[in-house]
Amino acid sequence: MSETATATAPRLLDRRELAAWRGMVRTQVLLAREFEAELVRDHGLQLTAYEVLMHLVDAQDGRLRLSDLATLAVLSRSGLTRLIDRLEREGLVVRERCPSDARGYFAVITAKGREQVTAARKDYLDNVRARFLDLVSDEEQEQLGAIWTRILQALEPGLKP
Amino acid sequence: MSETATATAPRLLDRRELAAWRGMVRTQVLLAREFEAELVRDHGLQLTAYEVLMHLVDAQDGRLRLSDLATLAVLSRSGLTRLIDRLEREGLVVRERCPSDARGYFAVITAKGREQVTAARKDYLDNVRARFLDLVSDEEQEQLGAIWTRILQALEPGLKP
DNA sequence: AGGTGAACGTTGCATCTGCAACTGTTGCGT
DNA sequence: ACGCAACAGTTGCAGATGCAACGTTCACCT
Repeated sequence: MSETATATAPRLLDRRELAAWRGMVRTQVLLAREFEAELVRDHGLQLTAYEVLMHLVDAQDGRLRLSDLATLAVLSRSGLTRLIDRLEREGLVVRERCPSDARGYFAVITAKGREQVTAARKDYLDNVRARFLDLVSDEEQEQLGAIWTRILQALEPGLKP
Repeated sequence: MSETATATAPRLLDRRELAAWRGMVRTQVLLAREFEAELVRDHGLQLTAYEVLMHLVDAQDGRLRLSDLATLAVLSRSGLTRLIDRLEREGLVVRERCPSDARGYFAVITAKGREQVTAARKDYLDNVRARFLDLVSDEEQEQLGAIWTRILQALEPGLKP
């Protein structure tokens, strides 16, 4: 009963832990807000739409199975369904049946989609550099990468190669 | 035209930058998902509700101006209004007029709110430790804290002391 | 073959969120 | 004092998202 707070208080975080954890949460949320606002303003793309299109341009043949896309974009499958609906309405992607699995569909990026995401990507990456990468030294970047790999490894036991 | 991609391709991120940036985004999103799911399941609190209550218990007299709370929780003011509505309906906070400014309100945490957030905090912090802090050495935590401070400083020029 | 459980994608429903517009209040400049 | 811009909080509205349930198809096992 020598603690300062109530007797049932759980062990809180010390200064170091607090700075590492809360700082990350706040940084990520604020950066995401900022980047999304610019994407919407300059390119008419939500962050999730940008992420999906980005994964598509980077994929083989510009196509990906919907469920893979959901995993990559960290969206529920229903959320992805409706996002693809919107993108298809805007002519940025099309759905194509999967020849080898009648249950499945591919999302395929269109030429218009490629143009739009390429333009958006330039501004987005400029932003990432200006607000994040330029403030972190090469050595720190290496270290960050190692940390994320460690944590993600623990979070996602079985992940594609 | 010796590049592999189209001629208009912007400079993308190299391996190191990619690992540092994408890793952070993915880590944060997956951790938030995980933590929120557990908070909802075990304590009936959304992540934003937890954050608001947490800021309130940590605040002087368990009270904070609504707009300060919105800033702390990184929510729009309308979003916060409705969140406080919900929390008030559940008896976890109450609104009180601000004596010195007739435009303003305080959100004040109730005894019930304190109980609930204290219980939730224990599990939440256990989770943060298990999935994040325990995987990061003390030195790395120090370094992370320094990085976030640097970035947040640039993002939020004028911040309260 | 036949059957059963799992996977894929979609839909109904409820919830959460932000933007823009609005009301009321403050404080500053004249 | 007065007027006017800025601020605090709320509300209408539209959009995005997840969960649970569903129909269809696949894969495996006997």
